Amino acid sequence: MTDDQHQHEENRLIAERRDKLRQLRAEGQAFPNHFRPDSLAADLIARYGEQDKEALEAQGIVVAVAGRLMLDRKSFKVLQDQSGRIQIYATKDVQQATRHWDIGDIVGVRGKLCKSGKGDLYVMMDEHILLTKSLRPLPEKHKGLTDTEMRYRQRYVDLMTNDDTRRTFRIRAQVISGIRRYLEQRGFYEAETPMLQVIPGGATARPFITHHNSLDMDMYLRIAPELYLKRLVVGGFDRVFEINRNFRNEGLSARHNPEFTMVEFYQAYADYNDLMDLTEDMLRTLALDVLGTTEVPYQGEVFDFGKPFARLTVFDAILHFNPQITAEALADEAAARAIAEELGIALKESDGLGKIQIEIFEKTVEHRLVQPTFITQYPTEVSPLARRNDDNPFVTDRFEFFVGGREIANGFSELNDAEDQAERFRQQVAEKDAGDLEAMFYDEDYVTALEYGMPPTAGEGIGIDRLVMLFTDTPSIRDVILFPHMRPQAKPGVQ
RNA sequence: GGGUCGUUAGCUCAGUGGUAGAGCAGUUGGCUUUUAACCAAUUGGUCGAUGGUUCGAAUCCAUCACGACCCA
Repeated sequence: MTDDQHQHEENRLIAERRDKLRQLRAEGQAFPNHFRPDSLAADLIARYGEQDKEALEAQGIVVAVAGRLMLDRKSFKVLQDQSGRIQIYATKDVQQATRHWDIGDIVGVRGKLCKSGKGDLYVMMDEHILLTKSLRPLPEKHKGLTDTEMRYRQRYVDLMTNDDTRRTFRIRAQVISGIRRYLEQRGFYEAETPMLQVIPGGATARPFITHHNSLDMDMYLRIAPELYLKRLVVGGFDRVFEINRNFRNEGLSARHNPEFTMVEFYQAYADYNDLMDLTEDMLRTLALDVLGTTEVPYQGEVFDFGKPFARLTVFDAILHFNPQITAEALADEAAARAIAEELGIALKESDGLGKIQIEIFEKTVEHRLVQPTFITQYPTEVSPLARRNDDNPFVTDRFEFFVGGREIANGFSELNDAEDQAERFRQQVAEKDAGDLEAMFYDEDYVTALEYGMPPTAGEGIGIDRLVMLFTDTPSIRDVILFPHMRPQAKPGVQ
């Protein structure tokens, strides 16, 4: 589009700013990049905010700050940098010299630190420079940008306007670095395994399909790194982890984004009990490090990460929350099927007792697991990569971790019996052939790897997005993903 | 996929059948140590889109798009 067309279509607020930019271009470099701030707003306020006015001003401290102009009271203006906000003061002459500044512009100022009559710190503008002209007006100054759709689609505007949004993503960064630090301190190495896979494995989910041109073959975006990380354990990395994205071709909702972040970690010579202990300690440590407390407020409740987490089996959990169900009925396939159907659960003919129990569990128990809880002993039928329990081969040595009614983590003692694994893959393929789009593929090379021998190992995945939702008290996964996927916006007049 | 609600100025929102409004932002002027600064004047609209009902539609009806919440 030409400038003329732009001018024609843009609103007058943008046109006014564009005129000012045109003037700046005419006067010289409109986008200077030689100004170097030496201070951050929050640091200055922390360091000098409490000092006595006369004492502070007597010291003659000169600082340089840079950031976005957020408020303009003519004499007093407010500048926002990565750390926070600080006031800058313009004398009449400086006001005149900065008349071309608009709210939203990126500016740099240098001057003496002073304190106003009301006790607020400010920089007395001595030098000042407009670094970047903002062509678009900022949202309303009190309420900011509240339209959820706009906040997700134009996250940059959300970030510059809303403190809560900046806080959420700071916490997200702290959670990820906290997990990385925790694992590294315990001898785990970080690995990067393929995002593009020929056989998408490690989870039951529908994958995204893409295409490799020079190989002329379809490939899949990974649904989990699991099978590759365990190949690394076979190779001798006894403790290994990966923090990265997984892709699952499911719907968009407040709980699901097609790409989401998981940490998966594997520890040789450990079992699922060891990982439950590790998980409990890791989450407690994270809560303390990031939030400064083990009592995490969430949507009107408080989750207590300080107390030992409850642990109970799938079977016992179903009985506990469904007093009308007897142990005998739950252990009998025909009786359990009748219970499930009464609950309105749609079962397939091929579903066995294990699958039926899990459906009952998901329908009647999951959402009630509010305080931190480990659920253990998942049926082998729904756990194709987990080690069977020594006493009861119907179930596996697996756990899931719940808080706030949501699954946060999934871990188990790994199946390292290559022959059992081959049989489980064959079962998955049979289910896929029967029409289950989420069933697993047979991964021959993974079986080969197991045939070389994998040490007894336990592994776990933790959903970072859901964890960050907890820690930031946000109800939608879209609040913790910087750029959540949205349907493309309709073009006006097009149907 | 189903239900409910929403979409009006750059932003935040009123307006429920009869001349499209307010606050903030913007513009002009005043004030000049303010704190959602203040005072005066003032600009700004394809009322999500397309049809329909009506003398007349932002408002009623239908369809569609996007979003939020709930359910599956």
